[in-house]
Amino acid sequence: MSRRRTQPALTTTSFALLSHLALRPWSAYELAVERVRYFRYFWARAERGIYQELKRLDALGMVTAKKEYRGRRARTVYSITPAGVAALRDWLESPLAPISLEFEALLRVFAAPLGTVDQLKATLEKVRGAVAEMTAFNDAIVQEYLDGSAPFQHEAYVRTLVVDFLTDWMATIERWVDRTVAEVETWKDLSPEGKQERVRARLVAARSRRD
Amino acid sequence: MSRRRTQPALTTTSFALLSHLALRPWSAYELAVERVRYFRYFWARAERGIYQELKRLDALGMVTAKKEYRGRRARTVYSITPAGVAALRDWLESPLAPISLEFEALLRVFAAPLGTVDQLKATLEKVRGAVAEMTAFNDAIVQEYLDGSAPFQHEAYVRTLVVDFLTDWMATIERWVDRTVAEVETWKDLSPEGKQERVRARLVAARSRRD
DNA sequence: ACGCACATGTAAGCAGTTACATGATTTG
DNA sequence: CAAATCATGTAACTGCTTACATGTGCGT
Repeated sequence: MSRRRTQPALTTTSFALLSHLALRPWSAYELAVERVRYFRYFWARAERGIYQELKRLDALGMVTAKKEYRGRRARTVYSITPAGVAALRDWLESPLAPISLEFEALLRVFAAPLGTVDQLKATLEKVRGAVAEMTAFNDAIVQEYLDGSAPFQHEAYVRTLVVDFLTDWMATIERWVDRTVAEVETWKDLSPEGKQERVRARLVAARSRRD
Repeated sequence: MSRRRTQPALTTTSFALLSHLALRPWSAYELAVERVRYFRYFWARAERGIYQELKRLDALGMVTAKKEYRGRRARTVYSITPAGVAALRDWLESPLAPISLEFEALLRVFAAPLGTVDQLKATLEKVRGAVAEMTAFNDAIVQEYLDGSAPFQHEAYVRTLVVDFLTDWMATIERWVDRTVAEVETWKDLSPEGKQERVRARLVAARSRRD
């Protein structure tokens, strides 16, 4: 007799999948690819996990699975059930998960005085590279919507609200890297001497950038 | 005989703790509070987990624990070891974890056409509230640095680089909410009609905001 | 006397990742 | 005929959260 009830509740990841399935049936493979494409920058999950999650949704009656064949290659096509649609609608009213950011480079800036100026610069350059990749990806999406060639173009009126955010978000990181590299370029070492004077200007500038 | 070697490697969370311990000894409680204060917006972890992580760092020889008493109330004070410092320095050169954002509201925007305009507005208002809290917290930190009253003021020259990012990041979310609420206010329902025309303008504006 | 801040821990569980595993079809 | 892409799954593990649990000391 177990003291805990194991409520196999749906997670936000479940709803991410269900919101795709609400538009049309998808194979697990298609979803893995598409989900990576659309959600990688604000709800990233490993491709592999999607197969498990879909089986779980099937077991919970949120989707139905159907094996299809192309030649002798099988694929499992999932469709949303009325229960799945109902769950999705309920989710739209449920409490919102807190915004969560994991940005290891900021942690390294904190610890930077233990290392070298070159290490700090290298960290910043890695961020620059990562953002460049993100931006290239995002720009391609923007272009698709401008061309009218994006999948689900009829959903563009809501989806571009997301693209709008992402464009700004990436630019925010990029600009921070630029400012910070410019500052660190003037440093010969990581001692506080001669560096504390700029603190006030930096904070005031950040504040005024906001207004 | 197990086939896997369980390498109890240090995680980024370990280094977050070690980077505080590199400055001075801390009690577990102090760290729980301080870490929440400083890292909550770019490397959030549950307070409770810090006690476990510190024990693990102790077992790995990265820190030493010492029981102290104030009256009969005990507290465990942790100090970093030379091995801990060495590990921290190595980390500064190791590969950087990818930037990871979890922003459920964007997922709900994707799924918005299944629900109502009011639900979408409510979601955006929740984000606005969350950002207001973040901003208030951040503003207090900024003020401390300006007053010179922040803990570890001598580290301000690096720490304010982080504060600089955070200020911009929060403003980015806020401005997106403002833009998006303004758009959604003009909507009577969630059909695509009459809404697709603004897509191009939105994408072009986002692009030009960046340059 | 009560409530808040100080102070610490454990056990169970879970969401998600990673490594391992297999095979079919298309394209160059 | 090799490589890329299509296509799917499982077992083990792990980092972290949550619920549960237990006190002390101080201020009002």
